[in-house]
Amino acid sequence: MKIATFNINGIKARHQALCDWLDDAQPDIAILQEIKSVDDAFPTELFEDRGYNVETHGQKSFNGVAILSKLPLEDVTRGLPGDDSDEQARYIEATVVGKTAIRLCGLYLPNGNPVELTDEGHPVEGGKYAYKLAWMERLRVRAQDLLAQETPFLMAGDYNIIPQEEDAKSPDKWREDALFRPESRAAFRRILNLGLTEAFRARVQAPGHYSFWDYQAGAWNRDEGIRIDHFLLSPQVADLMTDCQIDRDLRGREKPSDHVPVWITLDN
DNA sequence: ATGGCCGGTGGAACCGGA
Repeated sequence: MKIATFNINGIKARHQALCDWLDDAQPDIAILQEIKSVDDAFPTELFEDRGYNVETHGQKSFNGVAILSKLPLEDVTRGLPGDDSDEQARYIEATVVGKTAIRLCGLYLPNGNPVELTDEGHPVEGGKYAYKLAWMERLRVRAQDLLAQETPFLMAGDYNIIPQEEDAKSPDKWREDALFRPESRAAFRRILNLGLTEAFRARVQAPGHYSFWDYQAGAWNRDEGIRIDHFLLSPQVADLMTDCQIDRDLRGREKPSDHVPVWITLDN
């Protein structure tokens, strides 16, 4: 079973590139971020024609997540628990049944910039950085609950987190950025430390593997990348993993997203 | 060395991204 995560940066601008990649890479499941579309405007038929079931959680203009799956998607839920006032469409869950039933959690974690801190160094309440950190704590609680239920699960998506120096070409440029600040990385580690496996880093220790290159400043040509798209696996799912790779080449094609797909294979 | 973009909205600039 091949499962991919891909921040497509807008379905209207990317549906052709997305279909080309699906036809080529043939994932069984594609977990998408930044569809930037309401549910009704999502081109579901394009994917149904290719044998996928489609579940979306969209909103106008920004954010939006979706899951495409060649196997049925069961018990779909939308939104990250823990804050009923949060209206941003960044989270979706569904269960897919192979040899093991796996809960798929698709997420688009807030960027968090600009970083605003009080004189004491605390994130300014109501600011984007505080929203990011609070969202990460809600994600940690969700992971904790799924572990307590002993539900096999994976959390895949655009985490907007550079976990380690090895995950950026120029880490010094990111020191003060919400993607790499100590508070952000600590919040990510608190989730990992529940006992989850970060799929790519578990298989590849070398630096220099990225999943995002900015459109600006010739970042792709200079390989000024960062690795911010991740799979976190519960113990049962980690035991099933047979591969994890990044489809780097997509960034060099026509009309690319600024992210590329990351995928795992499971013996499931 | 420096600076360079893109998508969505809505019909021109602006917001948001990372």
